[in-house]
Amino acid sequence: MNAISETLRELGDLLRQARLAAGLTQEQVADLAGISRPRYRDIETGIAAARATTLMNVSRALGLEMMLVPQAMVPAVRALMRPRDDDDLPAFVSQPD
Amino acid sequence: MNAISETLRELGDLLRQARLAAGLTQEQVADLAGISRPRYRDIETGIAAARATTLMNVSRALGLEMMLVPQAMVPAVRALMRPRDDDDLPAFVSQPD
DNA sequence: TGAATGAGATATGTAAACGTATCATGATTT
DNA sequence: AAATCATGATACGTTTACATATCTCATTCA
Repeated sequence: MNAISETLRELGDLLRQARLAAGLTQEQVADLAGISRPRYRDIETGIAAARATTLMNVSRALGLEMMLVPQAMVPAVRALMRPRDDDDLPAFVSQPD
Repeated sequence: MNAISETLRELGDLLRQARLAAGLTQEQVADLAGISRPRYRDIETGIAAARATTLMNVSRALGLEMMLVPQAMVPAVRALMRPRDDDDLPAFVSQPD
């Protein structure tokens, strides 16, 4: 009964991508974000949902910023982030439940 | 010893703005997001830090989406959201600690 | 006038996000 | 081969985000 929400897994994957792209270890990110390594690991693997404030700190440590954008502009924002059509870069938007 | 982080207050303010703009009551947003009213109230007043997943659900209930964008593109994204220079609309970016 | 509504607030209990400590494993390096 | 180093994983204790229940206080409205 512990489904490990798909959303959390996606978010974790994004963080991992960003971390590797930044050439940082889990421990370094954890330190920068002010949390423990086991904690960061759980977040990155999608096992646990961080607090909003923790996610902000982690994101910032990875060169990302958490933003709340009107749903209608999500496509435009995404387009902004991948100039050359095909992606793989940041920009996280979770799927509805 | 309960400082009520400035970041949380700002986030709460944004949620309140969005809620009022959407013409919803605290209880309606709480229901849509799947949390209790007292809980949503705490989030909106900045007393408590929601979980990342809760923030996603609340945001979605308000017509917003949580996104993680590269820090370098934050200005561009913000510009996208306020076509007419002066703001007051969504787009949340917290201040560093 | 008084009933309903929206919001602030407090109390108690539970689930889960946190910390610290510790061990295992696979890859790299000396 | 031995020693790092990065990561996965588990255990236990603390803090806090959550639910539910209940009370108050304006405001609105029949």
